[in-house]
Amino acid sequence: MKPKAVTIKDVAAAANVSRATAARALNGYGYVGGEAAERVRRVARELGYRGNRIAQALRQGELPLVGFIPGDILNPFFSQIAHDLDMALRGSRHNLLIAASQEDPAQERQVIDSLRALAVRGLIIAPASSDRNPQLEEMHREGYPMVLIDRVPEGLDCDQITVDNRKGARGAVEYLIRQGHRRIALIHDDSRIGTARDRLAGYREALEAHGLPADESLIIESPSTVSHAIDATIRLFRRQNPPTALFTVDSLITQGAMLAFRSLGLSMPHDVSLAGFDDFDMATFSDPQITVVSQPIKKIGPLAVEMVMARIQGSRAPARHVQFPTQLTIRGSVSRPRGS
Amino acid sequence: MKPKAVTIKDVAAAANVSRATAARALNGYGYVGGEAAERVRRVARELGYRGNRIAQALRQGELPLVGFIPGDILNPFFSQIAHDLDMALRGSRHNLLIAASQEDPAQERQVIDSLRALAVRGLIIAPASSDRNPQLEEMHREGYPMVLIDRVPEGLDCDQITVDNRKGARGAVEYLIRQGHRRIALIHDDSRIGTARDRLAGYREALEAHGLPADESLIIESPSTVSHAIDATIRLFRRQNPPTALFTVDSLITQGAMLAFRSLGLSMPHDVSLAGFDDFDMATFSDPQITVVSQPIKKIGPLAVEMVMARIQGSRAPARHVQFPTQLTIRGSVSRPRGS
DNA sequence: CGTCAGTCTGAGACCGGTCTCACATCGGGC
DNA sequence: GCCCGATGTGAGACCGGTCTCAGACTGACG
Repeated sequence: MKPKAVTIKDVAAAANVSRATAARALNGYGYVGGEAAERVRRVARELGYRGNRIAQALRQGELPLVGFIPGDILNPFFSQIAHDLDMALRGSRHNLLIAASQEDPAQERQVIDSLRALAVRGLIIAPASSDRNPQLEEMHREGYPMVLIDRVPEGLDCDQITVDNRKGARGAVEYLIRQGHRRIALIHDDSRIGTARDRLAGYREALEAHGLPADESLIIESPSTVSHAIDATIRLFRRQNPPTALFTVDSLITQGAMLAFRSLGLSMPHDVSLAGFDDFDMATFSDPQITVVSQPIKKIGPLAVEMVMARIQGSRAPARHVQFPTQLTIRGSVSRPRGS
Repeated sequence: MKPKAVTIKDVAAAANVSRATAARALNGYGYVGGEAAERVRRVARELGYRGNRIAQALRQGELPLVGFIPGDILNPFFSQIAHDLDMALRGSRHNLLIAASQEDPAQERQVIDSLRALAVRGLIIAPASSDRNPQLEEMHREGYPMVLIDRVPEGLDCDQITVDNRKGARGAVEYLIRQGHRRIALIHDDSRIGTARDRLAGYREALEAHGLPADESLIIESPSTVSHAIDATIRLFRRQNPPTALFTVDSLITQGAMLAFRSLGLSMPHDVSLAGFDDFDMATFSDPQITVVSQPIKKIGPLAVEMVMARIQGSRAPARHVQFPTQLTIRGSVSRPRGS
């Protein structure tokens, strides 16, 4: 019931010095006699003294904690980032507190409050919504260390790491066009999240740049889950005069499309071509492997830590906006359309 | 630079009461005059008072934090559990601190120390090794709230949640035997981790129970990565007289085997049958889908939280050992061997 | 030998809360 | 009118550290 932790007072008493001296010996600052210091350290070891970061934090202001608020850790994108953050923070002797927003702005608000009450030194957030966010705006105004990743709410000029979604999508769609496709469908989710929006914009740009009519009936909205994507794909390809290629805006939708093609008996890339945004493991396990727009995901975590630590250390530099380019990873799921 | 947080002293002064009264009003304990309480609450709201959990924690002992030490968050098994822990802890108003051990006992030790220094109230650990672990043993002796998941070091009798690896593996191998297979290979990793060991034991048991000779040349050791597993599988099936079926002890190895079969031109289940331990997304995306031994993974997180919270609340009940049964999920990757 | 800088040390304030205790006030019952 | 319990309040201890300050001691230098 009582782990009765060893306090510095115990150590000091056992070593026959004052708390102040014990603290000096243990933390190595100020003047301490060599012999006394030695004695204190030995006693501390014997007693199994293990400092109390809470007390330290109270005095010094904050705990060596950084919070991470992903949409959902289950998403491999975020678990990769969580992993990288964990690793990178260890280098700065900080720990990582993770609390998912479940892509729900209300929950996000609450989670942010609860992390701030813990006096977390900084926050790395993937905002659940791209609407204006007064809470984040105020934190930014206060100079609270925070870094936005993946998505950015409107009107918030703080450190951020994003990816060029528009250009990435445009590149993929142009690639399809260059392969000869003219009827290219798109499945996207209507989330509040800006990334999907930008990817849709890139799609439209590509069509326009090549003088192709944007056939709105080829643009389908579907929740970002595998099963919804299956339904959407099936509806799309059961029509008469179906598209010859499909672009999907995230990996879950891409997976849904793959399954739908299989159940429709359409084989890639012979009957239909597929390109998706976001690389994912399965994309290389399927046959054929899937052509995707990939993000430099492994760079995001380390960079986010670097940014947030700089703020924690007091940097007042203007907000950094890093936008990574994407890369089109060409695999086997795209070919020229039949009969062209 | 200075967020100059509002303290209870500020609130008390502004409301013209003592700190004690302010605290009583804000936390609703003891006697407080209705009018005074009202005033304090209003002032607190106006000033944007936001308690300081660190100070509270110092007085009361601990922060509302629970630590989770997985082998590696990138592993979908652990990210599922992390997600479930996060959700479940929210119900108990606790936050989740995640620090991976990278499956390295030294790192694990260090991570445990650093979490304990943060006065985390309890720990949920997937130990990196099944060797005796003096550190965990001592914590257990002290009555520190902790729950072991997935793996258990020798000689540590504390709350734990595992899966019946032996029986699960045995069931899968017996299923292969019942389908008529006689030459069944196994690929496992030699990790310090007990789970792989138990699965190997289950394999041997199954063979023995059916009077099949254990051909040691069919038991291959390979690090648990996709690429090593590919090599191991290729070596195994390039022999003359190759096995007719393969059992793999974890999902990474299973994936390696799938890829190896593809590159060897062996088609499942016609040329070779495959069963693996652990379900994983790709198992249902491949063609054919893979027969696996699946764990009730979604039950682990919530149960772990229930257990650790019970300890945190002071339960001195004897250690609970929960062992979930596994389930053989039969899909399309197994058939009768050719020519039988 | 006095002085002074350089060492070492302990007392005690402080961080921001919680909580115990003693005191003041009030109304009701006798 | 007095006594008593119930209420409301503030002073101050306390949690476990950190850190400032002043005092004691040392040795070297003039």
